[in-house]
Amino acid sequence: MDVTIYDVARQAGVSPATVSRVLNGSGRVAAATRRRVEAAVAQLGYEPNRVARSLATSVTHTLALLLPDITNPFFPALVKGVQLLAEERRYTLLLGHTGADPEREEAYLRVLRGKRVDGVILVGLTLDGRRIRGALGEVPVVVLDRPVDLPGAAVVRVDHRGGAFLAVRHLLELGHRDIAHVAGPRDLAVSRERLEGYREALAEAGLPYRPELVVEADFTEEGGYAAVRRLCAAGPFTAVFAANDLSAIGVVAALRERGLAVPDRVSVVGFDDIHLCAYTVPTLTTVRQPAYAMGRRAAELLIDAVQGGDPRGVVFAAELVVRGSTGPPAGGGSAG
Amino acid sequence: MDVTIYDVARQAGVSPATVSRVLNGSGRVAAATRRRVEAAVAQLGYEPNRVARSLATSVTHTLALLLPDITNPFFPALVKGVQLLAEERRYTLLLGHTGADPEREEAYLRVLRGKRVDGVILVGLTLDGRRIRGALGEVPVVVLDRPVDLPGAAVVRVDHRGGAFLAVRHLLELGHRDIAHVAGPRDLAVSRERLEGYREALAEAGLPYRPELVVEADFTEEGGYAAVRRLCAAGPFTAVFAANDLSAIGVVAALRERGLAVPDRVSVVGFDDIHLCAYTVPTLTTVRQPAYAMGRRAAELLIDAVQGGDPRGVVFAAELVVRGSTGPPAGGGSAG
DNA sequence: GGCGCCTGAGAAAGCGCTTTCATAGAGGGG
DNA sequence: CCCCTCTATGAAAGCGCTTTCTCAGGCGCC
Repeated sequence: MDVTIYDVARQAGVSPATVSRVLNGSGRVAAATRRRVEAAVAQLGYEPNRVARSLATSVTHTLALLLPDITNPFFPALVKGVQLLAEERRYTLLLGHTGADPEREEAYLRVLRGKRVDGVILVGLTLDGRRIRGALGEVPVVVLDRPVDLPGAAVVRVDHRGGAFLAVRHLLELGHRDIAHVAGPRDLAVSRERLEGYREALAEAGLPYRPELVVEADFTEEGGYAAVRRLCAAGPFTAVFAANDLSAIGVVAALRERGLAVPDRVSVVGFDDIHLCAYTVPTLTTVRQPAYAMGRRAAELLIDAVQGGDPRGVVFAAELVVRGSTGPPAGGGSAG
Repeated sequence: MDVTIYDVARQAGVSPATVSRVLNGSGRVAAATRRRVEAAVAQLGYEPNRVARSLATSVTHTLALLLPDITNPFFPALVKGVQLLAEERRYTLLLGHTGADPEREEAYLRVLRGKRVDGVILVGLTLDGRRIRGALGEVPVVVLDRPVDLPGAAVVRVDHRGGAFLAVRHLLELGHRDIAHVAGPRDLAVSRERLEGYREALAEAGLPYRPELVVEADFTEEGGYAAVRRLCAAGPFTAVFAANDLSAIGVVAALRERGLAVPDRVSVVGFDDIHLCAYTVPTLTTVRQPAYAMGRRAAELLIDAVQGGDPRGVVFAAELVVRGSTGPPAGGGSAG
């Protein structure tokens, strides 16, 4: 059916072993022989069967990336980073949606082990380390943004606490004192870390932590939108630090509907720096996570691990990006 | 190293053939034997090596999706659609970035053929049919949004012409007469089709086509932003139909900077209905492409083709979504 | 001129499955 | 009671590569 290494060998008048050597640059082959083989390959349009090669070498040159949901706008840049680095190193990338569902995660990991992928990047996993290893066996793993209890896995993370600290300190420096926080889901480590940064900045400024100004949302616009209602009921505030850009956008929309202009009446800061922050009105002040760079780095670490290295984890700094949604508090009354 | 089918066979006291039959539900196996095998599988934590299976069956249960750039906000929903359907049908998805570069496209296709993927979904390809087939051999293909000269490939497309027609007719119905168009790259079919819809709507309304009101951009915010300058130099207009949402957002930003309020002074319509259209200010009137549904459908057609069917193409209708960026033309002067 | 060594290339096994073919044994019918 | 027909299972080949082992021949050296 397809042309095989035997066809090429026959055409070139050599053995399959020699064709293999030419193809892989392994072993020594006389120049004339090499040319004959290359001619045969070209003439037959031969493309080696990598499944067979993988079976023989037990290397698939395939990496996998598992994430909850690619429509979360933080992920595409990350995926691109992983993908491009993988491609540069001649790896191919499998993509999987887990929907943050532990059963699906586990099922996926089993499939990946079965497919003998060389390594896996895990983002937003909910599974614990024991079950991951149980499903995945020895396959090298890089984990994003989760201090997972996975022996041997390198972790790539962002300093969420530090980023949140920067955001809130920015608001404090503008003169805000009543700063609310629209948090992420309590059970995610990143939510907790950002909340921590918020508290730390308040503490550093000598301000008390006021739990009524912290409401939990779910990282969506709808969540941010809904959070504003609860916040307005809770008490006056002149600024909001939202745990991510999507909810910040929801917050801005809700404030606007209530006649609370941003940033004139209320300042808003987000987190992530998704692409569209620069194009909303007002443009959104936020904390940038270097998603693309993180993706590249994760892929790099993974390939290191695949090739026998023992890579250390990396922590990326988050960076404050000041745009149009923050300003000094209004002289007059505040919201709520 | 890893546990193989031989280990399972030994443990269960049967032959590998029987284990294979149990695993695949092929052939007849006595109930008692089946139970013994299943117990052995569970006890050893056996996960079949799918590379070996693929070599034996020449089926990999892997699909590939090639697209120019996943950070284009239109794509994530599409990817998700493909991915989820693939998963439901027990296929795994390979993702590739082509960057709209024909060389990379061709290289990728070769790799995919080598990896013996069962089928490929091609989005935004620049290669012609002959080279695609040359690189990919007989592998089944579904093409998105491009009437490609690829015999045997099913095509999933959106009625761009019809969608653009709806957008412009909406503007006409509001009373606009001077309607500009920020087009996409001339060499892409979708750009041309949307331009066509624009012209048709004008023609239907008995309005002349005025080339000076059509400027080419590149589907980015920056492109839309820059287009406004050229448009303002070209002549007065009270509405802009942008070829996609990203450029529409750039257009809105540029208009705002020139003091041309949207929609009070100028109305703007986009195309795609990316997620954030509902959260910009003003919210963006646009033409929705059902990206998720298209992804699912493409995957469905591909799997049909893989399993021996001969699927027909599908055309999705585009739908006008009226939001806040369009309104009747201002009584007074227009922009430009 | 003979010997050892090095280079280039082939033979064959093995990677972990599937699947065809063959066969032992269990029933059933005459 | 024998033969035939199924049913359940095993043996072995084959999928298309890689890689080890082996060997033929050419060369340099003494």
